[in-house]
Amino acid sequence: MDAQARVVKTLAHPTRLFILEELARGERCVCELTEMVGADVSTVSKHLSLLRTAGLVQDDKRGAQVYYSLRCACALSFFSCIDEVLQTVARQHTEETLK
Amino acid sequence: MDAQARVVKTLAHPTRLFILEELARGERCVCELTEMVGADVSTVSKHLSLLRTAGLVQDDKRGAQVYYSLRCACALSFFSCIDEVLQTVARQHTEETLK
DNA sequence: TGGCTATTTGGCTAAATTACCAAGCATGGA
DNA sequence: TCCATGCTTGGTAATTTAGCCAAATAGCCA
Repeated sequence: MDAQARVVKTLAHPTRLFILEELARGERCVCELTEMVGADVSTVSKHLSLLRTAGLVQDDKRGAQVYYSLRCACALSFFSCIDEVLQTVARQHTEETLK
Repeated sequence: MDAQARVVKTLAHPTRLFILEELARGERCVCELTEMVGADVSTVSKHLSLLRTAGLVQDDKRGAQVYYSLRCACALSFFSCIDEVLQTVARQHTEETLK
């Protein structure tokens, strides 16, 4: 498959977006993320696995815990991109409603 | 679902990314896109429908044809975002191989 | 009107995705 | 060593997505 699409696909899930956003604040271990996400640990672990495979995050095993962190600060510029799209779409929607 | 994730999901398909990239060059009708994509017309039509629903493209019916165009120039900054991620990941991969 | 082209929509199947539970594996402390 | 904790992996069921074919719709022109 297309390399671009593979990256985008990895980002295309609310939980994974949330995790990236959270890791942007600093590293977090799986149990912290699990608590924040509110899903089963195994589910969160699999999301992290996908993000790691895509090269977006990296893990650091320290004792019994595994700390994840962003590997790409650029993953953040992604959010501004998405929001720019969302704002533009919302603006256009408003304009059309006013017509 | 999360609004951000919904947008990203819409972009998370090679054909849809291709279409956006192509529309960035200018408007195209469904049959032109279909020929370029090389899938069934109905398949392409459905991809376009998803992109339209997400507010990323707009359609303009002219005679028997329907011309699609970008609704958001910002959809393009998206590509530079993706590529930035890809390059960073590739670079890191190379560095690790050299270690 | 009839036929042809362009496009969308419905239906169906196959494939991919997601989430949970259970089981397995380390690590660290008692 | 034994047990609890933290995490990952395998299995499975439910849901979503993708693609094609067939059918329906709309515009154009003879």
